[in-house]
Amino acid sequence: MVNFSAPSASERRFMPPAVAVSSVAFALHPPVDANVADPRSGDVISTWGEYAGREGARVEHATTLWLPLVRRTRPPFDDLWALPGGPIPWDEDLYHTAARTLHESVLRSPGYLEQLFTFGATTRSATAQRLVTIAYWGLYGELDLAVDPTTEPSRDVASDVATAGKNAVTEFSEALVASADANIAWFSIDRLPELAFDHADIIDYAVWRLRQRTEYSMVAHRFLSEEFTLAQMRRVHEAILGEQIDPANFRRDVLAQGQLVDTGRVEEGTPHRPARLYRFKEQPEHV
Amino acid sequence: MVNFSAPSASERRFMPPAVAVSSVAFALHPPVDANVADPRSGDVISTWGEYAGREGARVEHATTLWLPLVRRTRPPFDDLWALPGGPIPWDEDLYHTAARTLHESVLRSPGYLEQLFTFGATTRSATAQRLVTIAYWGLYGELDLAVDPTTEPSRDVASDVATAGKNAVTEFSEALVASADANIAWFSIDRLPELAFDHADIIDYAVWRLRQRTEYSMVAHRFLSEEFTLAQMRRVHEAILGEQIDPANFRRDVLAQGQLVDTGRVEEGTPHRPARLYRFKEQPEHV
DNA sequence: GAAATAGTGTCTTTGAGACATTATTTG
DNA sequence: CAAATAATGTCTCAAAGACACTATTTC
Repeated sequence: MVNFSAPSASERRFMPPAVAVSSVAFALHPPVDANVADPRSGDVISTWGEYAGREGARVEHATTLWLPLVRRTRPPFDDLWALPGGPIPWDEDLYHTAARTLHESVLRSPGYLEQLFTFGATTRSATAQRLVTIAYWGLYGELDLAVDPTTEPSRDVASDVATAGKNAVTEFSEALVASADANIAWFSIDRLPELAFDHADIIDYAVWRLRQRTEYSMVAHRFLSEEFTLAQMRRVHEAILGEQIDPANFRRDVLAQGQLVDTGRVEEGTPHRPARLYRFKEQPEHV
Repeated sequence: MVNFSAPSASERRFMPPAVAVSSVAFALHPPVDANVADPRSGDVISTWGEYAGREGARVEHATTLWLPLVRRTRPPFDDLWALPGGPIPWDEDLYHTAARTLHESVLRSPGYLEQLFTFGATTRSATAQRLVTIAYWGLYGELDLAVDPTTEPSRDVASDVATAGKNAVTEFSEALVASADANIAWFSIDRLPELAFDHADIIDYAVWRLRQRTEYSMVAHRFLSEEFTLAQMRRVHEAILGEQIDPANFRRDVLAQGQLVDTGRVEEGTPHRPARLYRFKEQPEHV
């Protein structure tokens, strides 16, 4: 077999670049059993279930977005946080690699995933093999976060991946991190830790793109459950855009799009007039 | 040195994917000395200078866009046309690889170049090594096309590139094609030949993205010379969008953007009232 | 009925498409 | 003056921001 490990300096320049995928996966809040970083100190403090219960935080009033990060356990950037991801197996499509590595870290599959940009500057990591990263951005909706955490990864190629990863890509450990790990935690995008590589730039760009998409398309509903009120949908837009929206105009505009269907049902248990529940029209599959 | 050539089937699955760049480079018309394909038959017939002289074609009345292609001279897809591009040298940024390989094929540098999408489906080329292509799209303006064709490639790494390319990427010959070659020709986007790999899809996506950009930003001026009339600029928009635009409304909208500066001069030699000449305000550099 | 939020209606501003009209040049 | 295109002005319609007002529920 070809030997890729420990290339000498003179060999390195003839090696093709290593290719990996990294994902910025947004959610309105972490899964209940996930580790979270304290929005104030930045330290990983407890699971979201405990934290949210203690602080009285509610999805209803979500005002920021969260994303999962993985702590590196080897150089370079040892001990810093990085985006979930990993190398590309030789027989796996890019989209699928992004989805699979996210699942391996978060133990859940995102409801939406789209290619963001390919980062390949030679200055990204001066210490080792040239690294090209194809970045994806995705969304975890309420239903995605609720998926049973005991679910196994869907593909049966775990050994292939580990082998290819260990041999071909020396800088990436994300795919190799064990499940349900203290080295995986969720952070508010308003309070991110120091990040490995140029992952801070990748996250900035992903946030910008999410805002773009929110303004001229209908992706925001993917944060919500199957059925939702217009007020819930409006709060998602407000969290993404970071500003308040007029409820009446939001209603008029979003209904004029013709993408929402009135289920005929209404929410229950409110201390006031209950709102109608809507659902989204079926969409063609993404590419 | 590590041996990448002629991998066996069992070795291939452990090799990292080959990484290459391909570019879709639009222009209002080919350079005068470039080979062109007949818009009717699709055969390469002559240089643009001869063709345009014979047919009386004029930039003023451009109604379609053109792009350069390279004929492959080896399997797979031997003899089909493909996008200009090549493998990524270990020490070169992605953007620069796209710009350099374009220059090597077209002997000119585009005035604008932007990343499009990364194509990495495993089905793109079933016959050989896994190939990930980072596609760029770019624009050649009038000034870019006029550059002296004797200009040398700007970087002094030709031997590096050839070596890395021959060893690491078995499917790509674009970077190795000699200059001013019968295997390089320009095609109207309305009459493209049969294309290698999935390059037809890449071109479709690039055209779509160019139209998007044209509608909500100001890239179209990059097709023009330093100074230009509003009518010339309008014809560029019409060629890109494929439909006519009201001259009065176009004037109002484009001037309201505040990106154009009246030079105070007017065009000369017209058989009617001469139009004012405008130029573009300085823009921050692209990334 | 008070409180709270859902939901409706309307006034106004803005931007863009359609198109009539005036201006300036050559021959 | 005729022909051709540049440049300006105006009418209309549609989308969106601001905001007043009505409706329905719990307590």
